[in-house]
Amino acid sequence: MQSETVPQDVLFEGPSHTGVTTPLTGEGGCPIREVLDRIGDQWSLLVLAALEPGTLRFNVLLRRIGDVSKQMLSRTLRRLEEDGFVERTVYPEVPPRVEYSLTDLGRSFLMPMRALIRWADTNQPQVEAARAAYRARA
Amino acid sequence: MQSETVPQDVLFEGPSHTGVTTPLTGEGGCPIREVLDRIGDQWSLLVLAALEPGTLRFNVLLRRIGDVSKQMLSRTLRRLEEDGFVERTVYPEVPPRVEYSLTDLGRSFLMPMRALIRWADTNQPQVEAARAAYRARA
DNA sequence: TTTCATGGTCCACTTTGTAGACCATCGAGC
DNA sequence: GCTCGATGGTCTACAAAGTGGACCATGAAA
Repeated sequence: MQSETVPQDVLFEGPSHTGVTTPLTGEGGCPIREVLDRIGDQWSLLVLAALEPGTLRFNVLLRRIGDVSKQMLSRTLRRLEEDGFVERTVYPEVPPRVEYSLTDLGRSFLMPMRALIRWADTNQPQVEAARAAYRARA
Repeated sequence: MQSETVPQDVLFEGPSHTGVTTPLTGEGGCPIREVLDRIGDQWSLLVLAALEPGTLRFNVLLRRIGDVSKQMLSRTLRRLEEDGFVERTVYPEVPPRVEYSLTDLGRSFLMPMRALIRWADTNQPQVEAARAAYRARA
């Protein structure tokens, strides 16, 4: 009765061509895990957002985000580079200059990301309300 | 010159009605921070996805996700409940029964979330390619 | 000559997450 | 009546991840 009203378990489907619905247990190409492995951390989304307007250098990025440690920014950038979201360009000057910018893949990711942010923006009042209600109950 | 080619810094805009573009520095209602505060952890998305098909009990959820600890599942659920994504219903039986299900707000969140997952699903090959290229370079 | 800026890395310390024991309660099986 | 199992958690070591700050090599500016 419940599951009839729900179209399909699209959320857990493996690679679309297989048509196999996999559970969320680690292995098996569950697409949610894929997403999380890439952006399910504190900083990746923020870095991608920061790079949206254009190329930035390491320290600018660092200051722009504000509360990220050098180490984490470094790691996050390296992972984003590895996954093809971000391009890293080193200019062999002194002092060294390293620039980070979004690749096409990275930019294409901004689309669904914006949907998420728009959702947060519009539904923030409801979340606040829910929180207030929760506190009131407790 | 750079910032002229970019339409606007939509990603960082504060609450839409203000029209003020805030940086990503913590305070100030940056919507990305809002998103991250809610789902920018290892488990929230997974729990929401798991609840999509319908109501589930705690232990079922635990087994369904597989590699989450009781404590984290507990915390995650409480936070999702606090934020109004999830509803918690206790049946005072013995042994106790507690059921979790998505609220309307929670369900509405699945929409942008699906966009994200669809992106991951379609672009996974490109990510793989990027990784291979990266490894090859190194 | 000292000073500053760069993009990191490294270290000690703190925070976060995990695995597993534990809890109270009742029904079922022996 | 006695043990056993199942429930939804919490508590407590311990392990993993993240932080802040020191540190590095280099050369240009003061």
